[in-house]
Amino acid sequence: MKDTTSNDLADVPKIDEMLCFSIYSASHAFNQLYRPLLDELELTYPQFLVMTALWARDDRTVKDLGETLFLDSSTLTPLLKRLENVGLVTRNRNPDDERQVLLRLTEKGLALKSRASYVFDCIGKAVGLDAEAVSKIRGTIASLRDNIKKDKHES
Amino acid sequence: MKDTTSNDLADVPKIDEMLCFSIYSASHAFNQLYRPLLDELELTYPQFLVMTALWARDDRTVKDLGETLFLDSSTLTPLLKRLENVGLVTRNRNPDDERQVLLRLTEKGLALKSRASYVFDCIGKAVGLDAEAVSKIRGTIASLRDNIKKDKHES
DNA sequence: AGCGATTTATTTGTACGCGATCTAACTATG
DNA sequence: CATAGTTAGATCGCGTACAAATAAATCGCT
Repeated sequence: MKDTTSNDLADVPKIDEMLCFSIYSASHAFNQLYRPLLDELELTYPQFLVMTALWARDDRTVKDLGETLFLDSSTLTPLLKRLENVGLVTRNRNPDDERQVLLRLTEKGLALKSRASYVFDCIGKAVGLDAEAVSKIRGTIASLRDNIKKDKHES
Repeated sequence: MKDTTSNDLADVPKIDEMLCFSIYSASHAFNQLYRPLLDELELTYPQFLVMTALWARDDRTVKDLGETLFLDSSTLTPLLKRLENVGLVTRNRNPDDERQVLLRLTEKGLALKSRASYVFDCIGKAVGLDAEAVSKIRGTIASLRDNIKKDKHES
């Protein structure tokens, strides 16, 4: 006799049919693609993203950086301390508001930007898509992300 | 006099123009979307992916599971031990090849599949795209991932 | 059969991510 | 101007990720 309380046949998707898994695995793939390149700069991939954000805009607070990267201070504080320890950034309380910590690139941190160009070139080649295709995919994924985050706020 | 050795003007992209960042941040967004749903099942998001893979195919080795998820045993072993500790899977050496560990779902692990259906439904609604759109994006990201991983092997 | 090379999983160490909690500093309101 | 409430960062704990090193089992080759 068949046990009808068993749920073996419950209908769940296969892992490679899941949108979230494609993103999860692509995220790891990028990490692995970056790693050997970033080893040269003695940076991790998240550290490199932080540096990239700071190259675009310097002299900003941890909160501000966090809003750019969608990361909070419990992730950023230890990471930024590591960047400070290797002399790439400085962290100083804002005299006008002692709650805030202002981040600034050092000379060394700024200088690293030129070596980073090479990394971006390599990644671009590895991805192997033209600018238009990259832009389209990026836009699609960014909207998806923003959609998901909005939903979270609404509920 | 201007210091021409300075590389302030080196040409690097902004963070939100980077394809890798869209994926990085979307990956975190999915994690955050899943978290409250998976709290009910007392699973983390990676644990849920492992369970999903096992619901599709049971009685397989750690290596085999790792190839499905693109994760290696140093990530999976501790995660699987946690699933074993809560009684969702069993881990036993394969008598025919003692190097391998065979993973099997317990009754409890199988039973969880029905409750997972609800999670998939919620995620589907939050993503808010029709099946065709999801399929297209998923395919694009998966090819991108496979492309990157292939490059890595070739170099 | 013997033994070096390979394969599978585990262990170890480092660095994220992030919820939860804490502390110090600022703001608002009476 | 007092103080409750809010805000910005830091800290803690847990669970990934993953490289590197280790251990045990199997394979391949002679």
